Amino acid sequence: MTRVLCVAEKPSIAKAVANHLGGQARAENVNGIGWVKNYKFDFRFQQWGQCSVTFTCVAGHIVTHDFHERFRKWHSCQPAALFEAPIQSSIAEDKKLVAKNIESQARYASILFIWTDCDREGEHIGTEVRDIALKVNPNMQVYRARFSNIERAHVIQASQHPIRLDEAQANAVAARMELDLRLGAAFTRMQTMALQNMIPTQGDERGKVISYGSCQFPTLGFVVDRYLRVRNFVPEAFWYIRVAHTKDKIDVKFNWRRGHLFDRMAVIIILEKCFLAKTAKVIKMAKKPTKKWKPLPLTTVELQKNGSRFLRITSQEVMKIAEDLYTKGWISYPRTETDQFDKGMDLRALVARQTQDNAWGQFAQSLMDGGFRQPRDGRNNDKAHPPIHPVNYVASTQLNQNEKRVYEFVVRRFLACCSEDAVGEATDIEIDYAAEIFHAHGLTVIARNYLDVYPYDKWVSSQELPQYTVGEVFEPTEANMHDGQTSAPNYLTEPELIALMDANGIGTDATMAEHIAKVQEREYVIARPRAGGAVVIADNGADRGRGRGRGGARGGRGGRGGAAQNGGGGNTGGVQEFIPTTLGVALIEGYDNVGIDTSLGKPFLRKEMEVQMKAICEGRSTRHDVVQQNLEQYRAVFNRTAQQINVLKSAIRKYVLGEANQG
DNA sequence: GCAAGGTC
Repeated sequence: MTRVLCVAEKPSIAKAVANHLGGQARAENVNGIGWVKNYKFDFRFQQWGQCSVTFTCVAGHIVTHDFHERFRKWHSCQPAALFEAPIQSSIAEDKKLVAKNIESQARYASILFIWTDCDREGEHIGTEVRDIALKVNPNMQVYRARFSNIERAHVIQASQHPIRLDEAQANAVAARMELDLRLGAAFTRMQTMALQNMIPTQGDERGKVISYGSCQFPTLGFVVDRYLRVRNFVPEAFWYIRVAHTKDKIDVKFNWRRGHLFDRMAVIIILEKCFLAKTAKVIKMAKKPTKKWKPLPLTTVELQKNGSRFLRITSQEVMKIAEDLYTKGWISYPRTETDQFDKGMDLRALVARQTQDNAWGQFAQSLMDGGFRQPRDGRNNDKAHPPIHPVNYVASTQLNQNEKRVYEFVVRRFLACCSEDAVGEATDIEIDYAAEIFHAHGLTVIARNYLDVYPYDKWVSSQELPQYTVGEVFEPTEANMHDGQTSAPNYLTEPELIALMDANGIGTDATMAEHIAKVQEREYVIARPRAGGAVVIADNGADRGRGRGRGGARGGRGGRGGAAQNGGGGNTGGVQEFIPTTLGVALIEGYDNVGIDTSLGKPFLRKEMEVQMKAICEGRSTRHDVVQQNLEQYRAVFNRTAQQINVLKSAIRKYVLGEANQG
């Protein structure tokens, strides 16, 4: 009988697919690795006939890359040599047994059928598996499965229609790997060696690494950018008119269509005009049905943002918890970009499992009793995983505090998706008062629907508005000028940072949290609870001993930074915000000042690399060309920086050593 | 002592 070796990217896929194809497949243990099983069963493939199948897995990438021995020590060469130093690949230390399992299974099989995820990284992992297998058994035929979820029918369809590995996608990943390694190592060594001794250390602590990474720096850049906008903010005074009218004992406030003006005199003149007109006329009175849309199916990025925002759990922690919940079988795979549920999925069955819960069971039951609606479709589909959803019910007593909250969020989000939009009625009134338009807006919530199970969204009725008729003329009870001033933005929060990274293609859903942790570990950024209400501007983030001794680390110009008046205030309790350290600001400003069109702190370069990877995938470019072209571009930045290292050093002096305004 | 990407 023909022997087929199937290899998935992770244990969960191997198990699920093996059970679909082989019924209750026999699971053999693999020596030394508890989490890898070799599933053995017989299966009839259309294309190969009756086969004896072994279904196993790896765990992500198996091969690791590093410079040749000769270049590995920091002082073994000039950092610039890393742009072309030979790179060696080898089986990662912690993957030796996984590779060995592939080798021993490959010896006996004539067909290798690869079941890694259908994304770029998965394609590359597939080539790693192939190379290992072909080394021990060069005669194997190699195929790959095209699948986008692990539903039974879909998986069986994929098993009968094998395709080939996509070399182009694997090459795109190989290009990224090489560039990240060369650039990361070259800039990290160069920066660290040039600047490390300028950074004061605590006691006899060893100097820290000042790393560069194609994701770390743009992440830091976002934090610095916001920080500088807050610091350099100058409040501007503005004036506006507010009109009020009491009708049916209801005090209606009308807002000025112009919002506000920065010219006080102009506002006074307009107000005078209003006084002269005496009366206002209703020009619009409209009541119309309105909706608040239920949320989209949950992606990783959304989970991380909401974790920070509503659960006050950092993105890294949320991912750790979600992975635990996944491993234990309570929720689906937590790393996904997909916000569309496959039409064939039995969502009702998943809802039914939640009916037993004390808190949301009743709501789930109402969905079962006819309230169920198909979720909305978002715009993303990674073709590898469904949106995050609860798979099985688990009682809260089985979970620890944070697990409970994350599970609850996933469940409530899912139930909300399967529910109905909230329905309300909006009232809009517009009046003409001396040719100026003022308006009042009201909302009445009629049916809360999904909101009942999803307390993270807020939508509440406003004060009820009285009935007006178009053409009605009245004398306002009040028309006054008010003043205010523009307020500074707040420092960046984690959900905002994740949104920026997502929008700019910095990192992947699985790694964004790591980059955020990394820039903190490097002491480029610190996280701290937001001060309640007003924005604190005068305080500098880097107050952990660094350079404090030399008169504080004030950067910018004299701005006393009077805290913004009436700043958004509101819901700030317990929010973490990110502030760059003096070192973080110095690095970004230093590279900005090196004066090359492409600063390392901007997201532009990484975005460009993403575009080029797509070009490789689509055959418009090659791995070789992309690598060479990028190396050339970065080498220019590198040389310029090395030449002008004093620019970087003076930024460090200015911020870290607190020598601002002293030269 | 360097990166980012998989996943356990």
